[in-house]
Amino acid sequence: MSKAMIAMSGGVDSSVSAALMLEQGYDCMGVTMKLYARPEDLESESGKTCCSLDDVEDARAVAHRLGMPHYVFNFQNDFSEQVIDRFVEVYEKGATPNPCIDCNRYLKFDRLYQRAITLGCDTIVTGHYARIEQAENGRYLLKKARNPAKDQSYVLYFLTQEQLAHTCFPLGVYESKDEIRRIAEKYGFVNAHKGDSQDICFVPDGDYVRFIEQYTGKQYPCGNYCDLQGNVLGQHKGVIGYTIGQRKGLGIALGKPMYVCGKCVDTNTVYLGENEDLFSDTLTAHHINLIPFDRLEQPMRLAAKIRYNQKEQPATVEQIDADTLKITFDMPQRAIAKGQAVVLYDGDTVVGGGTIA
RNA sequence: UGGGGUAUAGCCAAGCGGUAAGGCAACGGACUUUGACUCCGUCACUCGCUGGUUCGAAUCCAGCUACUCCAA
Repeated sequence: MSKAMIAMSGGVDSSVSAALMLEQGYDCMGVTMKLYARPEDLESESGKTCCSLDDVEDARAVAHRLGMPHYVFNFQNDFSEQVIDRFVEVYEKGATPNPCIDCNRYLKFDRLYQRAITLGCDTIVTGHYARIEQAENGRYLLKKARNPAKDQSYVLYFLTQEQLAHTCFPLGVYESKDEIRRIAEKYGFVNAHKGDSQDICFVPDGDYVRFIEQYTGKQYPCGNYCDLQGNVLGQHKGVIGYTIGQRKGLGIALGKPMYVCGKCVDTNTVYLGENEDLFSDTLTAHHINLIPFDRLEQPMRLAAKIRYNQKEQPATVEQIDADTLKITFDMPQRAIAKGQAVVLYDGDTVVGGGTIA
């Protein structure tokens, strides 16, 4: 019998995933990663994030109800180094990080995966909405979830053949979230009606600037807002607090909506422009991963997403060198942000992706 | 201390005797397993101050104050 490790966040999705794996006859073990400490854990505040104490309790309750063992792994150090430090570093470099992808890449599908192997598990299971299939040539393919509204293949583009071969996403074939909740109800899970997670889990109030300042103990100095011609327009409150395409929070009234069009860390300048100034039809990506093949031998027509919540956009993709992709969109894209992930699709299949340079 | 102009919410700004448009910013919410974007909602019992005319004034008159322009 195959042995599966279920990554249980305490939410409905991973709980139902556990139930489904048991139904399929796997020998299951539930695991909750303790990723960071929150002051609220000392009180009994119910947040909308994963990994708080309440969430650990929910996961434990579900595992108990399913009659499967449940363990808590303390990955706080790994999470700090692999996710939070990267998050801070990318903002300090003037780019825009995606910590959820790093958490998947370095924690769930690396650190946790290693642990699973050590414990004799051959499959790691998460509540992600995506599918894994094996092609005729033997390669494993990552595909979109059947439920387009919940598809999370974007945050999984980095998965290697080895990881895909040992991963299972039981929710990927379900058409709607309601079905998942019904399964949770059927099993009587305490979290059957728990809200979906949102925002950066380690920044529950959404104020990531304050988080970074507290985490690093640094104060990020004020600097100039400039227009695209270099004329000074006003003062910003620290360059890490702005990201390409941002409108809200600029605190400066110029009579028309203005957006962050660029940042320069060296001169501590934030460049402001109008919406039309944000469009570009090309980008390059590094730190790439390709799934159906090892290398893109010639330019390929694909669809690309430059952010999680975006419909794929038709583009031509070309591999420049071992770790670089060049992507040219048919239509200019708004606010392409350094540090975000670009993910490539061929229909429902994830071809790969990389980090936008 | 001669003459002119302007004073409306955090910023810009309509209004021209009938009971305060709009934009930007801000705040709140929706959306969302990243940052953003977007959408919805809120935001001057009051118009530099003091008097006066009028049934009624931000709108007319007078004085004061501030800022500003042109002359010296």
